[in-house]
Amino acid sequence: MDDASDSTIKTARRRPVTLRDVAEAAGVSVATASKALNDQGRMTAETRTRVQAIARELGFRPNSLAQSLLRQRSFTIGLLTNDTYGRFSLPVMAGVSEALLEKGVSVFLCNVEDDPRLGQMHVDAMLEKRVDGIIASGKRLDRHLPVDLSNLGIPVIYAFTEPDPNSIAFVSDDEGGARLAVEHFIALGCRHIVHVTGPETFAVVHRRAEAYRAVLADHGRTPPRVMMGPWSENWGHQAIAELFDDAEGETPDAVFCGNDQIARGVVDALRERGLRVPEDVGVIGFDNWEIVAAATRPPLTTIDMNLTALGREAGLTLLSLVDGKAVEPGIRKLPCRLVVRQSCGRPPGD
Amino acid sequence: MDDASDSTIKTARRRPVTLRDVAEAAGVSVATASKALNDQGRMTAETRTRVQAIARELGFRPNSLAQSLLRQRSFTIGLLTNDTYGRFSLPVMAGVSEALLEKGVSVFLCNVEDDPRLGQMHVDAMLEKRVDGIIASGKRLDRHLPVDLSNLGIPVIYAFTEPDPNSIAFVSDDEGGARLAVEHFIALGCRHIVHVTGPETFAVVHRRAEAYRAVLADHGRTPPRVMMGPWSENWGHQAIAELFDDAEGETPDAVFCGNDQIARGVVDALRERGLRVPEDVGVIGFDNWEIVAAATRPPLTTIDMNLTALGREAGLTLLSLVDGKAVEPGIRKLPCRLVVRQSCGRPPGD
DNA sequence: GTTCTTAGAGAAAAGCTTTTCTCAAATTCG
DNA sequence: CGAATTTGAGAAAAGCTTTTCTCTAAGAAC
Repeated sequence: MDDASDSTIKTARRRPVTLRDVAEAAGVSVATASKALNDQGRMTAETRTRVQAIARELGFRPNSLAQSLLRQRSFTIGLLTNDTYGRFSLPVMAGVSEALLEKGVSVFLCNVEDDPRLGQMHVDAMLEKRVDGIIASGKRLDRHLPVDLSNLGIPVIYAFTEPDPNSIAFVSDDEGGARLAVEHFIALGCRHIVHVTGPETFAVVHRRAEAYRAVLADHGRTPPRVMMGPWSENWGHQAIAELFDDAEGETPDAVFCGNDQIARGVVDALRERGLRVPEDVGVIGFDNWEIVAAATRPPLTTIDMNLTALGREAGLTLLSLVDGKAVEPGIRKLPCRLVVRQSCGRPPGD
Repeated sequence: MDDASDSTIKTARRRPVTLRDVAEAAGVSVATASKALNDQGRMTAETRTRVQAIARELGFRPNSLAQSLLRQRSFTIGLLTNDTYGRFSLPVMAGVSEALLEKGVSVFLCNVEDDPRLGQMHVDAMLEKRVDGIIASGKRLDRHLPVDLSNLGIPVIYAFTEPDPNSIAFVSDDEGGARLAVEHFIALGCRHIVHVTGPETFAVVHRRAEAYRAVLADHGRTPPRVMMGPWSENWGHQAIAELFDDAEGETPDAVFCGNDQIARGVVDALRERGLRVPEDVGVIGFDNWEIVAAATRPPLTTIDMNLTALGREAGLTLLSLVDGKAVEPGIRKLPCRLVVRQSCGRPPGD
């Protein structure tokens, strides 16, 4: 270890300016200084402005730790997720952060993968740091995070993950999203709509399929056809092969896909067969994953789950709980939104 | 507002157990209790174990805010990024988090987009929360975050973003990565290697292109050909069209791409032309973005920038600085890694 | 001129933990 | 047995801010 070599960096850690420093510089007590800066208490206008000016000059920043200790409130929350790639939790995080930033609340992001030990460590860390509340998020609506969040003594909100019974949760309205897609096809005059979706082990797969069937039934369309498989592009290719290779009856003129990756596979497979999208077959995806949806040729019309809005709601609701307001428990479904691009024709009158 | 309706949730915020509670329950002073729990000071073994047992029983957790206030250390750091989709910053975050979790340090994740106002707000929030240090990350090696991090009075480390002069930074070794790819092609016996990459406005584009040229020159290969365009699949398609449509001389038997999306476009375009990958043309991508690399048919051989390792190093180095250790300033390039999948044949002797 | 009110500002406590100092009792040593 | 240690444990201060209470001096009212 070379002693005091010139070139090394050893961050000159400035002692932060404290209220006491301000008070001394202004020639008043810390009590007065505090009141001056918080527009509290009684004092001459002159004293108040003088203290404020000096505080600004010195670059005073109240020590949040001391405030938190006193107020029993850290202005900090934890966001727990198991979504490593951030596909779902990053938009949620964006919404949460957006809702909380201006209220002065910061967010600890903790990825627990699917590891209970990791989950416990993160939860312990959060409790030690005295977070005001926790938002639990994830990558699946029907799977629990690998942690027990009941009885933590602080508010918990579930956002896009399987909630505890009797808790407060925000989830996407998958039925509504599916309805949006199928109704869009119907409005466009499509006659034969199939649904290529994910594995049957996913609850949303069934919920969306039910909605799809219901809308078809409502409009007296051809019998529904639901094809389940992996959430992959490859499955999209395969499904198209199945649909068109040994087509005994009518071939579909519309495919509603369970996610954008499947949709992309479907679009590519259709193009490879010389079928035009959207002229011959319309395709709608699910998730509005820009990266996939925009790169597909043509770009995908798809369902957006409004995860950022969901995160925002979750953040605001958590804040209400932290403020001691009572909130009705239950699962709130937030509406999805149809994002129209080019994989599906425009309605006749458009 | 309905008063005390049964069904609403109003989190019963338990008053957390304090050291004082433990001390009272054990019939000792808080000083003794503290020392018992921290294995400090002198006391009967019996007293110590009794206090510890009671603490465990009561579920005592030292209040991190009080500790931080005293130690002048919050055990908290901020991770600043402008990478909304998390493509680059999530792996970095994973590494940082991994390095710091067991040291009891939590991470505030702050996305500042490219908005200086947002950046300032987040930095202010961090300083108020008294973070021990900041890691600045991003989505481009040659762009600054929209915030000024000099003179904050706390250590700052740059990880995968343009650093301030005279600071400490960790970046990927793009030249090395490019060399890895081209040398792999050469080892496979490829004769005509072209480079399809991103826009010339990116510094890494030039760095990788230079390395590509240097390796070719070293091996006395055909003159290099570098094609720059957007970072999109579509550009991959176009580039292949340009290369094969009006091919006057030899057509390439290997394409080294600037990212995985371009590589995917290239692979798809080659397949559409009836060329086999990897038999007729080998393709190597860059980034190892699983989502794209694994979905490509065949799956992409690509360069991984080891961003998680980079994040880990950044986290550990930040911790050193926080601990007051001196660190040599400068930019540290961390090696990339070749991930072999199937878009590029195996070496002859393999 | 005396008493009451109000204004202005400071002292002190609280929030929780850690650490240093102090002190009384017990033990060891000569 | 008296003196010197050692041991066990508590008191208090520090870290920083906010808030309540207290106090003095000035002004108002009679």
